Amino acid sequence: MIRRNTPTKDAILQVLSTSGKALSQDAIERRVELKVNRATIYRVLNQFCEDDIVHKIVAEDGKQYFAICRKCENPEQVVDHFHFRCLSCESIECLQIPVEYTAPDGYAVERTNCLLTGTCRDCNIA
Amino acid sequence: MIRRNTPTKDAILQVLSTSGKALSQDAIERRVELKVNRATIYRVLNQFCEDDIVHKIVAEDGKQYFAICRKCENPEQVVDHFHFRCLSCESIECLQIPVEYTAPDGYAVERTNCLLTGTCRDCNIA
DNA sequence: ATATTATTGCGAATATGTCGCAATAATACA
DNA sequence: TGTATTATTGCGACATATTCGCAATAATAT
Repeated sequence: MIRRNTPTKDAILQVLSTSGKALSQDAIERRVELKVNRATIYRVLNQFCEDDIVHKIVAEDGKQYFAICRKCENPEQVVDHFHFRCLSCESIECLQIPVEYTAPDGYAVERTNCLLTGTCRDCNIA
Repeated sequence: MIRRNTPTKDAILQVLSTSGKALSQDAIERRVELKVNRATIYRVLNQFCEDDIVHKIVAEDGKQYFAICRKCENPEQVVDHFHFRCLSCESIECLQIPVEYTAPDGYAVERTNCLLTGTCRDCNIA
């Protein structure tokens, strides 16, 4: 499937890029300048995931969040990292903290989804 | 709110206890001997969470899973732990691997939701 | 035995995410 | 530059997970 450049894709990427955090579909829909359909946003985001442009994490609210991250930008940094979800400002950000563990014998780990929840620095200062 | 003992609660706890793994609402509904309403199962499970009888984790499928765990049984062991979700046998289990990290300055962590996904030992042998 | 109120079942409501289909638009190529 | 191909989009509908209100039932204490 050959990709095509569209204003919609640009706009969504723009939102993710300037936000610097992980955003959910509805957050993206609210921030994007164009009016983009819900299903389209999901399709674009899932495509970005396939192409390793963004990565997806699922929070304890059961929702999907999407973020551009260093991991995606430079593929050498393949280490999985923790994410932080702030209960006060509702943001989710990528932390530069690698996820470290030793899987039990016989267990094969394919991917991780690791989330710390609490209040972030900005919210604790205020 | 004073708690009352009911057959429903006993049965649900029984299922979680004998399974030894984290189960979703529908998995519990299928395994429980009594016929219990969906909403009731959620209410009971959420109450168990409040009372620290079980703990909840959210998987990348966005669903909630509930498990009795050592952490709940002996409160001294307050360390958060990783969970493992097997894509082959669809189970989620508590691993005895503590979640270790150093939160960035100013960040307050309240709870964690850490999941490793892959294939478990039983499934890798088969 | 009875009053109090926690618990349950039922139906409906909400929310998230996906899918099929038809219309539109991006790209390649003559 | 015009045209064919097909990726993309919007729309509506669908599936699923979870919650909520309300009335009926049942667990506990007196």
